[in-house]
Amino acid sequence: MAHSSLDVRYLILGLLAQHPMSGYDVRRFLKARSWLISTPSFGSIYPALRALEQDGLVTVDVLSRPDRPPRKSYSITEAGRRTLQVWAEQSAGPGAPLKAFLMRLILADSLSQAGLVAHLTERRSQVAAHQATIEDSHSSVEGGGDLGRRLTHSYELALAAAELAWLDRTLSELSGQ
Amino acid sequence: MAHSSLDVRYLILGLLAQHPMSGYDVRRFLKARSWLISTPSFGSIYPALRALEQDGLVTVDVLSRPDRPPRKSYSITEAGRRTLQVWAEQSAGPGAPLKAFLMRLILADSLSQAGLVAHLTERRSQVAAHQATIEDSHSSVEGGGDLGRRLTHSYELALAAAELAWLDRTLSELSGQ
DNA sequence: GGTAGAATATAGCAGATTGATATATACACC
DNA sequence: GGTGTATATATCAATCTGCTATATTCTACC
Repeated sequence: MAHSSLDVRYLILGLLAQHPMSGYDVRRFLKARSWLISTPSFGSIYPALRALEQDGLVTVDVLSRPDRPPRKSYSITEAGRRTLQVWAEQSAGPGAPLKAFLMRLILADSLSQAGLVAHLTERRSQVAAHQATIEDSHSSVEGGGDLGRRLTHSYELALAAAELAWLDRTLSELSGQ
Repeated sequence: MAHSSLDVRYLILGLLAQHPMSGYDVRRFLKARSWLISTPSFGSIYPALRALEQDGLVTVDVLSRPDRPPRKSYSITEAGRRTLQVWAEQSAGPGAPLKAFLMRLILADSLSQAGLVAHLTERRSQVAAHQATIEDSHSSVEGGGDLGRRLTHSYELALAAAELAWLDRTLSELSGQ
């Protein structure tokens, strides 16, 4: 089942829920918001937009301009909004990659308060579990492991600690507000 | 030019420089060292091993076992070591993704001290540049931006600060030792 | 003692993604 | 006048992912 393709489709749908925009705009928006993961290329954005249109989740306004490629502005439909809502509130699942979490962060405006809190809480437990796993394997190796292992583990531990701190801070801001 | 395929090839080559291993072992090693990026699948590891063998950079020992799939143990050749060394010392380039940095971290044992320091320093400047970019766009939006933008930016800032601290700490450890 | 499930191992494939390229205009800078 | 960047869409080969198939062994549970 084409899982990641569906992901890109929903991500685009979420952006269109805020403003109508072109494929080029979609790419620019995503580029400005995702540094840790790579921005989807045009080769995946344009086909995704066509698929969304065929499924009736978005509509196109073609602005013809003489002697230039026509500008296509995509807007979300009511059906699109319903589909997005169902997807966005769903859990990303226990082994979800960083990408899945970042997508939901980008689409925060399309989420209910409760849904956003749920996603942050889920990520928190994933990061904490990963932290525990590394600490275990680190102590079992006991200074021995190769340099590559030691460096990657200390790098991941440093980032995990920072992410946990951010998640806790953000969660308390959301609930205290 | 198939850039990422070459990346996977070099990554595997670097692992084989430490111990001979099977495709299954390669996958297990990578899974234990890369959480932030997704582990290459068997569908890319096995073809990469075949390509490395055809190029004479690795050799195979086939351990036939009656009534079981033969176990293939791959070892790096002298030509493989030379090729790896040239690649590993090269800069990843200014716009290199996280994956490129993590690969070099995993392969730290195949690097010279100077090469490792150079990679860490390069990454440091990339993260610092990204941090500056976010801070600029954040102040230009001034409280206005949507929730998704604010959350992704504060998330990325928190991780960037932690990564810079880790890079500085690690660089001073490497030079002070 | 059985059996369900995870780990070990390799391999193929449909569908999706990347990175590059092609096309075409506008605008700024030297 | 040339060079580079931004706007804007689209296609394509090479590649990668996630899934599935195949087969054995080891572990855990009842």
